[in-house]
This record gives sequence, C-alpha cells and structure tokens, in this order.
Amino acid sequence: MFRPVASNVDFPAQEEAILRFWREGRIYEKSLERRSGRPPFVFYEGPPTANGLPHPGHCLTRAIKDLFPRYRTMRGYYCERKAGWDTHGLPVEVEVCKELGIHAKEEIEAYGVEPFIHRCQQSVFRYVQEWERLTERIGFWIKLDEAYVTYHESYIESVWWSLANLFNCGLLYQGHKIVWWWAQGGTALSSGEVGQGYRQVADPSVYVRFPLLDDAGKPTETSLLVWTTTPWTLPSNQFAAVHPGLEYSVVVDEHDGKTERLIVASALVKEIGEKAGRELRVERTLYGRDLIGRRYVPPFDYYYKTLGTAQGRLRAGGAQHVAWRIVPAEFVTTESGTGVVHQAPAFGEVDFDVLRAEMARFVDGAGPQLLNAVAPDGKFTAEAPDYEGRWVKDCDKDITRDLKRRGLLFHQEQYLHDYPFCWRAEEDPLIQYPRRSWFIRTSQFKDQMLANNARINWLPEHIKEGRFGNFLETNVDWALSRERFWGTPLPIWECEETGRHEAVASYAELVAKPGVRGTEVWEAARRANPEISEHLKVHKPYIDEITYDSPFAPGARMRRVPEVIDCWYDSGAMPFAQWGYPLEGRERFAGNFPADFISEALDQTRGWFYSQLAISTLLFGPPAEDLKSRISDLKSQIPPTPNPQPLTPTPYPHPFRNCIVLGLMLGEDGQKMSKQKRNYREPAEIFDRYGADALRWYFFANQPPWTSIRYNEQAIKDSIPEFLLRLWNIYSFLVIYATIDGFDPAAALSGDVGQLAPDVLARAEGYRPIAKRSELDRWIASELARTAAAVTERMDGYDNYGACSRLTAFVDALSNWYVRRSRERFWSSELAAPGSDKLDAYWTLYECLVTTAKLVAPFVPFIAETLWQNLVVAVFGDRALESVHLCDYPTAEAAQIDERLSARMALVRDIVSLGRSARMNAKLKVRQPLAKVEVILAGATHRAWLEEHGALVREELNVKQVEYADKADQYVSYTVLPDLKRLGPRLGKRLPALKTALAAADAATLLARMEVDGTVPLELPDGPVSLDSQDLQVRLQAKPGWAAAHGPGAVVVLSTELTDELVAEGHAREIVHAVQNLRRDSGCEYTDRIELGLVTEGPELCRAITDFADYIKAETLCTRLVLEPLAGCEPVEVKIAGHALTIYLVRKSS
RNA sequence: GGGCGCAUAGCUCAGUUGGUUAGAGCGCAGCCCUGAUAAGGCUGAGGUCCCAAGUUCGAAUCUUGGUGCGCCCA
Repeated sequence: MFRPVASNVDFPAQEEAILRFWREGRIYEKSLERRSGRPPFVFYEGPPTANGLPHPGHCLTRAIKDLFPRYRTMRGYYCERKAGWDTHGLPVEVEVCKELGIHAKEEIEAYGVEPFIHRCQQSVFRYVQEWERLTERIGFWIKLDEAYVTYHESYIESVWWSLANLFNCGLLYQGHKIVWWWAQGGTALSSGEVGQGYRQVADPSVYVRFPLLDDAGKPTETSLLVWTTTPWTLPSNQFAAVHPGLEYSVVVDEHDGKTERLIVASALVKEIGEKAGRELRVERTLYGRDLIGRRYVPPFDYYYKTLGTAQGRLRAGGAQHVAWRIVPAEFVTTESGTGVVHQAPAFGEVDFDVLRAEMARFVDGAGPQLLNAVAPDGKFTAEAPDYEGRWVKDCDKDITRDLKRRGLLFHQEQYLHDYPFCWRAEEDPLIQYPRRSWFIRTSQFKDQMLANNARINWLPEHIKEGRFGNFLETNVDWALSRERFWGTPLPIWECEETGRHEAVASYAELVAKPGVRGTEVWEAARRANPEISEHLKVHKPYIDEITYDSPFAPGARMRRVPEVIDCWYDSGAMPFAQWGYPLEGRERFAGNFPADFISEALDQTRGWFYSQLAISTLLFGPPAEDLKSRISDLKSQIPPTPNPQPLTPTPYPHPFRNCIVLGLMLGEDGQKMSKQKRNYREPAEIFDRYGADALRWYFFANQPPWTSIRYNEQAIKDSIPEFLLRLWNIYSFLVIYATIDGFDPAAALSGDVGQLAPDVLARAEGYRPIAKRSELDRWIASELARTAAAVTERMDGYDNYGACSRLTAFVDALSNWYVRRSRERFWSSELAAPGSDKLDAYWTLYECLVTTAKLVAPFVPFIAETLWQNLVVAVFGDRALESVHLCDYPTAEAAQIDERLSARMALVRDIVSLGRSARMNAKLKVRQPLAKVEVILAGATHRAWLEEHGALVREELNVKQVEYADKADQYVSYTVLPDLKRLGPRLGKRLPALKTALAAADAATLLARMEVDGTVPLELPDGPVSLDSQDLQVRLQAKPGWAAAHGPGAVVVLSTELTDELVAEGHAREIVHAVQNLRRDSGCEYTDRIELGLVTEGPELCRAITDFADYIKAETLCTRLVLEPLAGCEPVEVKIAGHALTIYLVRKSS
C-alpha cells in the first residue's frame, strides 16, 4: 500500500532525500542509458568561473539549463550534459594578487611567474564545492565529474589547434590596439578597472591653428581651428577630422592689425568668438565633405619634415598624401570644440579607427603608419627631441607655450571633465596607448556571421536583430592577445632573427620540432614538486622555455611570443575543446555539434554567445569568398600534421540552434545584486527555507525567462501554496482515502508495469475505460489530455512560462473542481468494487496524479519524484520504473480530448461563480438555502446538457431548483454587439455607423430575425449591410432590482423569496456550523460522538431544531439532542439570526 | 554620447498577428468550508496601461518624440 503522507510536509527535507536517491540510484546515468541510440538533443554548458560565489541569478541559469534537457530526455532524446569550468583570465590573477598583497605586473614578475601560476591554478576551484553543491541541490543534472576545464592540457591543445588553423589561413595577424594604459605600472587596464577610476579634473583646453595648404602645397592664410584637451598628443598628430554632413564656416578674424581666416563648424562660430572675445565674421559656408582631402601643416614637424610630402598608391587607383589631410569621421559633433578634430591615432581608439580606415584605402604598406612619439613608460621618445624623456602630462604647459610662441595658439582655457586614473595608484592618470596585439580577422567574416546568426532561434527574438545583430554589424577584428600570465598561451613561435611566425597545433607537434630545447625545465619542476598539476606543462612559464630551430634562418631559434589569449576565446572554443578535439573525441564532437540548446544571461551577448559564433563561423563555416582561394592555397602549403583540417563546412546555424537569453536578476531593492549590499539571500538558505522546487517554479512560472526580474523572496515562498502544496494536497487526499478503502493499483495489475502508461493501466482489474466513466471523470481526463498537448507544444517552442500556466490551470481544475466535486464519491459507503463509481474515481484521480507527476517532472523534479515514489514505486516495487525521470513525457490521448465537455464544464463553473456573486450582492449566505435560480444563457448550445446537470449547480449554490431560460426579458436586457475582429476588415470605416445602428436597434427584434432567417439586414447611411449570426455577439445584462449577476455567457438570477421552511433550514445549517466549531474548539476527534443540549428563546430557532433534528444529529455525529441544558460541560452562547443560542456539548466516545 | 530593453492594480508580474468590460498571484476587505483541516475555497474593492503627438473605424498593443530605470558599449 501507499506510505502514509505526513500532514505537515517539509519540502526541503524531502528534497534532500530525493537527492540521495538520485545519487545512489544513478538515476541521471540511467536516464541517459535508456535513451542511448536515440536522436540526440545537444546541450552546451557555458562554463561558469568557480572563483566567485554563486548567487540567486546563477540559480536561474542553472534551473533553465536543467529544464529543457530534462524535458527533452523524457521526450525520448539522448541528452548528455557535460559540465565545464572557465578557469583563466584576469579575475583569477587579481584574486591571487590580493592574497599576495601585490598589484603591478612587475611585482608579479618579481614574485615569480612560476609560483604565481601555481597559485592561480590552485585558486580557480576555490568555490567549486559551493558551485557543485548548488548545482546538485537545485536539481541540475549535469556530469560534474567529467567537466571540461579550460586550463587542462587537452582543452588548451584544442584551442591551439583552432588558432593554428586560423593562423595558417592567414586569419591571425599582429597589429595595434589602443588600450587604457597605466604608464607607471606598465600595464593595460580592463574596462572594468578603468570604470572605477574616473575623477573630475581640470585639463588644459587649447584651440590650435592648422594652416591649410593650397593645391600646390603652399601655406595659405586660412587655418583649420582644432581643439584638444591633450596638448601632449599634438606632436603625434596625423589627421584632422570633420563630419562630412556638417556645415562649416570660413570666418574672418581681425585682430592685432592682422586678418586671418579660420574654419570651424557653423554652429560653434558664436561660442568660439565669445571665448576669444572677438567678433568672427562668417565669410562663407561649406560642408565638411567639401573639405575632405585638403592638406594642412601640423603644429609640430617631427614627422612632417620627412613625411610631409610622402604619397602612397591607393587601392582605387591614383595616389594621395599619407598624412596631414582632412578626413571624414561620423563621430564629429558640435557639442564642444570646433567641429574639427585633431587625430593622434596612437592615443585614442576612435582616432586609431580613422587611421585604420585610411590604411585600408591604400595598397598594402603604402598608406600611413602609426606615429607615436611616446614610449610605453609615458615619456616622450627621441622622435620628439624637445620633450624627450619627460612625462607627457608634464609637457602640456611647455607645448602650449611653444604653440603660443609660434603663433599657432588661438585660445586656451581650463576644461573640467571626467578622466580615468589608475585604481591602484590614484595619482597616476591613464593614457590611451597603442600596444601590439594579435588579432583574429573576424571582420572579414561579418557576412558569414550575420548569415549564421540569421538562422539561430533567439529567445527573445529581438536579440537576433537587436543587441546581437547590431554588435555583429559593427564587428571589428578580435583583439585576441593579453599581456598577462594565467591564460592559454598563444601558440605562436617567432624567429628571433627574421621575426617570422609559425603556429603550433599541439604539444606533440612542438616537441617534435627540430632542435627542440627547454622541455627539461618543466621536467625539473615536476621532479622538484610532483604535486604540481600535469596541466601546467602547457602554461607559462614552462611553455615559454621551449625553443626550436628556425625554418626561416639557419642557426636561428624559434621562441614563443609572450602573450596569452583572451579567455573568451577559451570558452568560445568549448564546442570542440570540451572533447579535446581533434586529438581526441572526434566522434563525440561530430555527434554533438551544433548544440540544440544553450542558455545564459544577457551579459553574454558580447561574451560567450559571440565568441562561440565567431570561432565556429571561422572554423566550420564556408570561408569568405575572397579568402576561398587563399585558404585552399594555404592549406596545400600546410605541412602535414597529425591533426585534421577543419571539417567540411557545416550548414548554419552553428554552434547553437536555440538560445534563451536570460534577463538579469536584480536584488530585492531593484539594485544590482551585490555582496556588499546584501540585497539577496544566499542560495543555500533559499533551499533550506523553501526548497529547490519552489525556487524553480518561481523562475519558470512567474515570467518568461528573458524578462529582467527583481528577486522577490515572497514570490518564491508563494510558489509553495500556489502550486506545490495544492498538488501535494491532492496527492495527500488520494493516499488518505485509498488507504482507508484499500485501493491498491498494484493488486489490480500483474506483471511488469513499466512507466504505467495508459495502455498498461487499461489492463488493471476494475479499470473501466474512461469513456464509460462518469462525466466528471471524462471531463478531467479531457483536461489532462488537453494540458499534455498544450504543455508539449509550448515546451517544444522553449516557452516554459506558457507551459507552466497550463500546468497551474490543470492542478487548479483537479483540486478545486474534480476533487471537490468528487469528495462525496470517495466518502460514500459504497465499496470500491469493480465497476463501481467509487473505483472509477480512484482510478481517475490516480491516473491524473501519476500523469501529472510526469508532466511536472522537468519543472519541479523533486515533488514529481516524491509522488512517483509513493504512488508507483511503493506499491509496484521493481515492477515499475524506479524514477519518474526515466519515464516518457505524456503525450495527449487525442481520444480523450472532449472540447465540448471542457467548454460545458467551464460554463458550469462560470454559472456557479455568478451565482455566488449574486448571493454576495444580495447578502444571502450560501448557508441559506434558496428556492430557485434562473439561468439565462446567451446561447442555446449547451442548454440541454446543463439542464441534465442541474445537481451540480444546485449543490454548489445551495438552491432547490435550477431553471434555464434563453429569454427572460423581465430580468435581463440584451445588447447586441458586433464582432469587431470579424467585421473590422470587412467594413473598415463603416464600423462606427454600424455600431450606432446596432445600438439604436432593438436587440430582441434583431435576435428574433436572426433566429428565423439566419441573417439580419441593417441599413447604414451609406448602404445596407447583411450580418450573420457569427458577426454578432449577444451580451446579457441583469436588469436592476433582481439578485442577479451577469458574465459573458450567462446571467444568473436568484429567487430571493424565503419560505419559513427555507429559513428554518438555513438556521439549522447555522446551528450545525456553530456546533462544528464547538466540536473543533473542544478538541473532538472527527469520529467522536457527542450529546447536545440546545437552549434558545427564539421560536424560529426552536422550530429549526425540531424540524431538522435528524439533519443536525447526523452532521455533528450527535447521539442525543435535547432542548435543555446538559450537565458536565461548559455552555457556550452563540447568536444565530438575532437570537441567543446556548449550546451544551458533551463528548461521549469515538 | 550610441545601441538594446523595460515602464500595466499597493507589491511581483502576465497580456498570444491592434478588437468590445485589461488579467493572475500576493496583500487588503467580506464571506464560506470544517471528513484534504497547522489546510482549502468563494466574492469584492483596487488601474489616467509613464507622458505627448500620430497612424487607424478602433491603440496597453503600431509609429515618432519625451521622461524615468536597467544592461551593453563609448
């Protein structure tokens, strides 16, 4: 038999027990084994970093990542879930630095790269236990002990293989990148670090003349007026930028007896004149585009004197001067400055983009080169001899003075703005500075990435064209390298003599190189400390020690470049690197590419979503048209390696087909979740208080997953009574009565029952086909089938929210209509004999619960398992599947869907609800029986059926009689409304006229006509219209003066007339109610018998007691009822219908 | 400064190609049940759908502009 169900259920404790069961029973593994050989459903785990603690936001990610794989597994797919950890990157280094109390790069070097790396490796799993505990506790089934780890050798070698491929295809190149640079510390800062260091400062603001040249190259009287707040960048000036669409003015400036002409944006003429304290007269205007290409003289001639006349050949044909020209730029505005922007590409990212665009116009090598008169230590180089060796910011004053001396300074002032400083050395301003960096030529694959993106199913959809699509549109080459220590080493070796490069695809390939040396460093380290991880072999500093003979110059050595790579590349490579492909795992990779499903939060748009798409498109997509021939050439030149070349192109989309982009979770105060603010509760505590199912249901059922939600503990708590407890109560109800009645499905079914599918149940002794059971049973069976169909459809479309709302509605229907309406069937003294209505009720409720357990299993896996364990395993033992998660997801039994019955029952529920509403308005308690209700229906479709089911409504509304009428003009007024959705497209502008005509017409006449003819002609001002029955909707409204309530489909009118007998019955019910309260208060068991003495002065109450004595006795389990006091008890006085009633209650026995 | 998103009841959130009276849960008020009982149920009050303009026969929904908030980028 079923195990008894505790009345006060402790979900968290129960979940812990289920977790033990899953673990010990290897249920996850078995769920996979059952599906082996079935079509795969491929899931990729976006690797979290385990060097920080997980918070509730991570719970959402892990819950969603569990939901769909679980669902698909039940739907028959084979869905492996391999965990992964992201282990590289700056955050790890920062953590270690904190421990060591150091900051700067050279401090790390002083500490020693080798011990530093060891510490990094040891710290990456600092919180892995917390992560693993969270993962298991929330019910995320994923293979943690076979997790891929981005610092492992096999993973790194996969990454190397992919980079070598890109290198060999010419897609990896060295260039410059402008970074925020801490010159004193000699290191670049991440954007996060830069963001922390902004302060308001006053910088010099200078307006400088750049004299224009005429076509012959001779200086003119006209100058560009250029504005900058960094005078120290002027020696490295290369261009002046204007907006092509902006209007500029040539202004005449007369001062000190001189006349000169300046070019500034028209919008700024007045402001600049005011600053200088002079009247600037506009001579003429022109557009920015008219200026483009004009040459000028830069303020310093350090480079100009040698390169001033240099020209280069253009790709488009012809030649042009390489620098000191006016160039177009969209970013130029008139919000500050002059509208003409000084360009020093070495010291500004947008400036550098301008340079890059200019370079691209010239044939290779013929265009401008980057000019940079500043060394990495922030001091001028010998290229600016006047300032050599001085910190750039210290030179601002002298530079300004020099400009003034040479008559180039137009105006000077102080400018207050926000400028970043180093967060660890507050006095050091950061500068933008070019660093050499390795790039992936992603911009050449923009179209391919867009085509790939177009095929991905993004949820929500706007990500595709919005945030992600826009990001791809503005794609720039991926700056891959990092001048750091803890990361995947860039597998490129450089010839110390020629500077030529070679990429290495694996460790084996490296050590097989001719004349290889340096492997002994690692071996010695390993001997000295056998504890150190094998995987560190391919990391700095050991890998840097390995050199080999250069193939490019006899006698020269190949040495690794110093950089490591962006850790986003690591994670983006996981589709193949998680298997160690191609050295290992070729079949695993082939069988798991692309992914069917991934999900991460919105912040991964430019992170993991992009890195995966970019790497996959470059490696596995069809190559860019203009690269095709080049790549095949290159491929033929690639020396044979043990590794295969990229696969044949894989059709888009890859590497993922469906992606749910989760919203960000805010703290309870609407702020970002933050450890300092403590605006959230630790996940472990949530599990202990409410349980994982409550949290999961809150995530799945309260909103679509992509809405950014405010963490709301009350809402988590609420998912217990709203869903879990409601389901639990139904289950508890069944177990209580099944135990009393001895309902035992296992006794009725022999042999193996598997997952207790409908066909198996049908074999059970006493199980009648559903079609032969009562209407209520058929109704709930229909609801169950409809729910299964709807949930499946929604979940196939990755709509967990829609699926949950259907499940909620079903559980509500089961609890608040099926069980409530069936209670008497379970209580009846009838035996649960074969063919009996009682047995039908048991089988129906049992089947509903078993199927519901399966339906909710992916969402709330714990309660589903608990139900299955008791309803199935406890009785069938090993004749049934040992876990609900091994079952197939229920499919809708089409034969059991009865839409008409569902509609009818919905109508009954509406009518009952209306009746209650009417009672409430008339202040007639449900305990007061009424003689009659009249129900007026808007349509006759279900009337006959309803009339046969009067008992339902009678009981629910406590009335003696229900009458149906489809016309009842006395109670009801009719309104005939047009179906706008139907008529709108047909009538368009004539709709208002139609509405007026309908309002004016007599509804009853219209309806009568409709009944006879099927159509109604209507005369509108601009001609006649014919309406059919579907064009019109009838709305009923209760006329005032009746105890009535109206809804869309019906009006319910109460007969409020009370006979003496009805009143007496009402009183009797009140008395029963009072006695029952007293029974409870005096601690009676349900089965205790009592004796009652009821004493009252009120004649009506007396009559009620005498007339309904038997009823009162039966309801209250009373063996003796008298109208006088009883001894041996405390009398209790209550007031009923205005009269005092004294109750003497004596408890006898059970 | 740019991009993307969000704004609906006191709170947390739904609202399905524009359609008649905009929904749920919680909270609140009133009531019911007392054989699911340390539960459960019913009914009700509560909304200028952020503001403004536009498109349309009709706008919470589409367009434009604005305000506020969040995220990403600069």
